[in-house]
Amino acid sequence: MNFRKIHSGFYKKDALTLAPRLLGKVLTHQIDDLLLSGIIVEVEAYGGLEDEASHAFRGMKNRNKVMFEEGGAFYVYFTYGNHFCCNVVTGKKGSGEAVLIRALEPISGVDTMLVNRFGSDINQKNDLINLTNGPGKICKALAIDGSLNGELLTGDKIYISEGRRVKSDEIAVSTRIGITKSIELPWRFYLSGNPYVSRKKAI
DNA sequence: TACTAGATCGGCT
DNA sequence: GCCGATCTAGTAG
Repeated sequence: MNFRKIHSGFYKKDALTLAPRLLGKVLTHQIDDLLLSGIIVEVEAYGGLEDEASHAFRGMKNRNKVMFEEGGAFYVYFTYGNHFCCNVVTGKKGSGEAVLIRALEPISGVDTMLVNRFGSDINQKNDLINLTNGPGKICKALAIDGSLNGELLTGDKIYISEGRRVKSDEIAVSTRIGITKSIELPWRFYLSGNPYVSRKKAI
């Protein structure tokens, strides 16, 4: 596993190009000396002004302004009254593109993640699979909240590193989940067969 | 000022 | 498989 931080130039491509390339990379939230991290196994691309499902579709607002930053920023938003979701902002400044991180395979700080999610580190088999297999779950397990909105992924709080190589035949594609507009776009990417993805079947 | 939908999750049937 | 929790931004009146 390669834990070198990814350089900022990586994030300058458009969301659709970048989304599959984020698979196999490692997302880390560093809290003092504690590292909470996992391999990215599932993502969705959200385009700029032509994608009706994207928060950016109706233009820049106070809530989504981070999406319009230059690629490499971290966009966190609150939804359904109780959940945070986290995104990697991509592309040029003003393009309003991002990649939603939907699932991780936990690799370090697992005990702390279990406490964050379930209130104890009792480690039943089912808990580990259930720990980070959804966007709201990731944020809870990694202690990601609105205070990280706008952080740079090249910084020291929240960052992405190289992780492991992913072969192109490991990557599966499907339509996106949980949206009501532009539902036909095949913009979801995940590692085929990985037990930590949020839903097994392609749609 | 009020209503509603939302990139979700967990519990219940 | 269905439904409620719980809050915020957007839209309508």
